[in-house]
Amino acid sequence: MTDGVVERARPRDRILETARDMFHKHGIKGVGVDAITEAAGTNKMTLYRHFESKDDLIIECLRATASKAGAMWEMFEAEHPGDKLAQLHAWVRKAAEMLNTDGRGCDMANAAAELTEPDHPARRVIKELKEAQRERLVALCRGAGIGQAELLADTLSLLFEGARVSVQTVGTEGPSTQFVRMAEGLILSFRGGASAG
Amino acid sequence: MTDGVVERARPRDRILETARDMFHKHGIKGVGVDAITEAAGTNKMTLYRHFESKDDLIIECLRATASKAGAMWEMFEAEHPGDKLAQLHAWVRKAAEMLNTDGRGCDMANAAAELTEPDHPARRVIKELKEAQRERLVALCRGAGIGQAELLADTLSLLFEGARVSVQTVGTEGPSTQFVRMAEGLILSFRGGASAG
DNA sequence: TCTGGAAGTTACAGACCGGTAACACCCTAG
DNA sequence: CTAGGGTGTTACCGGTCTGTAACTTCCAGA
Repeated sequence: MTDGVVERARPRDRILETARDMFHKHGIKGVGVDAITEAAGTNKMTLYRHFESKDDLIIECLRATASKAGAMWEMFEAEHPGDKLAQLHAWVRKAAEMLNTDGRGCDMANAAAELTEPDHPARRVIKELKEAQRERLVALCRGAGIGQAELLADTLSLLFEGARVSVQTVGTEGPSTQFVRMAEGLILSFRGGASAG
Repeated sequence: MTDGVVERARPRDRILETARDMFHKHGIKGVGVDAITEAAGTNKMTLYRHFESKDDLIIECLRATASKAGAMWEMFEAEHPGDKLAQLHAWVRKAAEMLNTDGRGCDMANAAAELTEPDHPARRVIKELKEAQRERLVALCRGAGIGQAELLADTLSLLFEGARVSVQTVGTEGPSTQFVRMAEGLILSFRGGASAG
């Protein structure tokens, strides 16, 4: 009955959404294509008619995840049109919310941890998507009138990334509890004037 | 001839060291016990005489890694006896060095990304070891006379953790290049007085 | 020299993996 | 009604995985 995936969606979409969910929860190598298709209410042949290989499916899942993240950015803009600083604070709040609601880390970081072959097709995609996300955060910081926009963006990015893996290793009661405090302190400090270093 | 592992070491140690190296490079699920024993110049039966299971081997590898990290801390103390602030700076330098020399992330974080079953025996060990590392960094900050020692320690810890996964996803040219600047700036700021937030 | 334990060897069990072939079905468009 | 594309079903291939059994070899110590 309730698979978590809308039953009337087309097989390809059901497979993509189910795979995304299962990869996220159990890791990429921890999920077989049989398990995905069964959970998606379809079969292996249908999967291979829509995706060249499991690697191809992985890449499409990562793109879909990035696309959803992109939608978040648009939501920030919609909620605070033109106010980049408010959007930056919204980003911090959203990041903190993810830390508390999702015990698993970033899909791309997890995928990079699992897919170790240097020339794995997914690695290229991961790098592209991560770089795009970075540029977006830099643009947000710059738009908010922060002088050392790149440095703040990179610091916030590293803090968030670190908090996600921390949640994955020691849980939500660890260092990640201080994330908002750290991030807001940094933003305030960078707005105030020259940073240290 | 040269296996990277001292040939005259006992089989158990060769297996442990080889497994550590291979898990680190190729991930846990990406390496089979056959490949480990072959690289260690021994065989599967010998592995299973010394380790109950692959999971047991994984746990012993994580403990060994933590033990090596512990030796690093002792080195800081030996090089700067009593001077906790100097040891903290040494920690930053060492962390930066690891970012540049090792493209793979933290073994425990990577293991946590791969071993997703909530009650996997390794998860418990990972949590213990990470908490111990955190306490050590907090003690270092406190010993260095920093007021909000926990907050600084957690911030530095998250930054480093984030930098490691960043190296794994976008490489050494990404946000992690600023790690030393960020860390030193934070230490300076926390030493200066009250932090933001 | 004898002996006992550690280590090596070979073969195998049972399960799972990604991926493919061949064929039956259904539903919609003409 | 019919044709055809998307879908479902079953079976299979070759490979890999963890883990075990049975046996042999080696070597150190008494």
